[in-house]
Parts: sequence; structure tokens; C-alpha cells
Amino acid sequence: MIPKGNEGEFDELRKGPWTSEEDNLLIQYVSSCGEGRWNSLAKCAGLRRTGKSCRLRWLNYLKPDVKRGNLTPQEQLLILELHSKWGNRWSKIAQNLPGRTDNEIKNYWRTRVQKQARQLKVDANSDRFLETVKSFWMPRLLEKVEQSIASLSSSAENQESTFFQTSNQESNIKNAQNGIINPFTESQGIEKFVKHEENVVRNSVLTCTNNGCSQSTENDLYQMDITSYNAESSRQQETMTNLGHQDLCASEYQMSENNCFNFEVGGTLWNTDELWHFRNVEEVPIDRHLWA
DNA sequence: AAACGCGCCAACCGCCCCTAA
DNA sequence: CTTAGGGGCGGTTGGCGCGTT
Repeated sequence: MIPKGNEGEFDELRKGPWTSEEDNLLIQYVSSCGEGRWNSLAKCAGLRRTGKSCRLRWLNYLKPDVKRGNLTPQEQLLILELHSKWGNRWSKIAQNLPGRTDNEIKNYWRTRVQKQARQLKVDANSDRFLETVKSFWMPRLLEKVEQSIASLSSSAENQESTFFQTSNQESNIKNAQNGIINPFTESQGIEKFVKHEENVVRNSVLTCTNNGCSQSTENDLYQMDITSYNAESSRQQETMTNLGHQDLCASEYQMSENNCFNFEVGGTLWNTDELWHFRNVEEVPIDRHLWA
């Protein structure tokens, strides 16, 4: 199968989407010869692609440990934090998100984060937007992370209790028939499972390390201080004032939080009320209670 | 049902750095 | 020291799919 635009160009290098045949060839050759030497690999494999194209296809799509699917709140939080630290150093940021590629992170930043900046009418790389992200977006993501931990715990309990109910029903009959007593208690199972899952989630947020910390430089090893976001969250009102929104009192903000609705597209956590603050308070001093 | 707009993301491009000859 | 080739990285593009009109 030949991609659009490449029909008849049998002697030239191919461009555009990869076919499954090409993918299979590449996988086969990389698994037998290893990564690297991409130009010679492309020739040996009979792929009419540049070495660069092969490398990109492998790293961004075919490599077995590449994660698919939406970025988790933990990963989003980490991207925001690391970007505020390192800027557009996508590959460096990607090193701290196992299974995620620099391309994916770059796309996330451009499509989600920069979109938010556009809506707020600020430059995504400006100090103001950075402050906004730290004060509003990160605490929201943190809440989501904590919620995911909590729901994980509760769903584990539910699953566990369901499991015990059903398995007990079945096994009680068998046990009664065989005279066997179940040696495992319910509470032991729940406790172990929940503790394990909580650690998995917490560790992914709190300590995100590069592949092999021993080889990393000091800068490569990244540890997130989760307490700083809680502190930031409590400073929301102060930040609003710093940004020139002196007309908002704490009670008003709290009330608006309860009344507004969140719009969440692909992990975006701004809500209409927050956007309203940033877009309108300085420019158009209309009575915001009219919107309620 | 068709046209249109928009967001997402895979892939390309160009520049830069590194290394070996 | 110079130069050419390979690879890495960040920016950009174009096509696809989905929602809306």
C-alpha cells in the first residue's frame, strides 16, 4: 500500500503515514539489530524511508514501552511543573515521564496549555501565565490526583467486598461440603491492596525520577514538592490581588466557585468562573453578579 | 446528508551538536 | 583543524476524525 501522493515514486524516499508492513519491517529489524544506525537500518530493512523517519517512528510509536492514551492528572501536573522549570525542553521533560515521548508532551502543551493561555489572552511563556498555572491549575490537578487516590481506595474496597461476597457464597458451599475454613481474612486483603495502589499513585506524583537515577545528573532527578501546591492553593486570593483583581473578596470567590461549572476538555481544569476573572475583571468592570 | 470548522497528533523540516575520519 | 554524516531536538504542518450547523 502506497500513501497518498507517493504513487509511482518507487525509487524515491517515501513520506507520510507509515503502513503496517513498514511498521512490521522496522520492528523486526530493530528487535534483531537494535536501535541506532538508522540510515543503514533503513537500507538493510528495505525501507524507502530516511533514517530520521525510522528513528522517529520507532521512538514515538513502535517502541514497546510507549504509553498510549490520555495523560493522567499526575503526568499533567508534572509537565506543568517541569515546563515552568525548564521551558520548552521537551525531551528533558519527557525523560521524567516514563513511556511518554517528547512529541506527545509538546503536542499536549501546544493544544491544551497554549489554548488556555489564548483564552486568557496572555502569553503562555509569560510570568503571569506561569503564576496562574501555579496558583490555579496545579492545585486543581492535585485535587484530581488526590481524588483518584481516594476513589482507588474506595473502589478497591468495593471490589474486595464484592469479591469476598461472591467468592464466599460459592466457597461457603464448597467449604461446607469439604470441611475447609478460608485462612485469609477480608481486612488483610483490602489493606494490602489499598496501600500498594496508594503508593503507586503517590510515588508517581511525588517522586518522578529518570530512567536510572544513578546515571542522572542533579538536574535530571526531579522531585516534586507536593506541599508547595497546597500552599499555593491557599494563596489563591492573594494571587488574584497580585494580578490586579482587588475587587474580589474571599467570600465572593468561594461563592463563585460553588456556582460555576467546570468545563474540562482533555484534562483542562479551568472553569468558566476562573476564566471570567482573568479575562474580564481588569478590562470590563461590569457587575459580575449579573452572570449568576 | 452534506458542508464546514476545529482539535488532535503523527510526521516532517531545519538547525544544531557530536564524532570519526 | 576541517569536514561530512548521523542523530537529537524544537518548531511546524497537514491529514484525519469528530462535532456542529
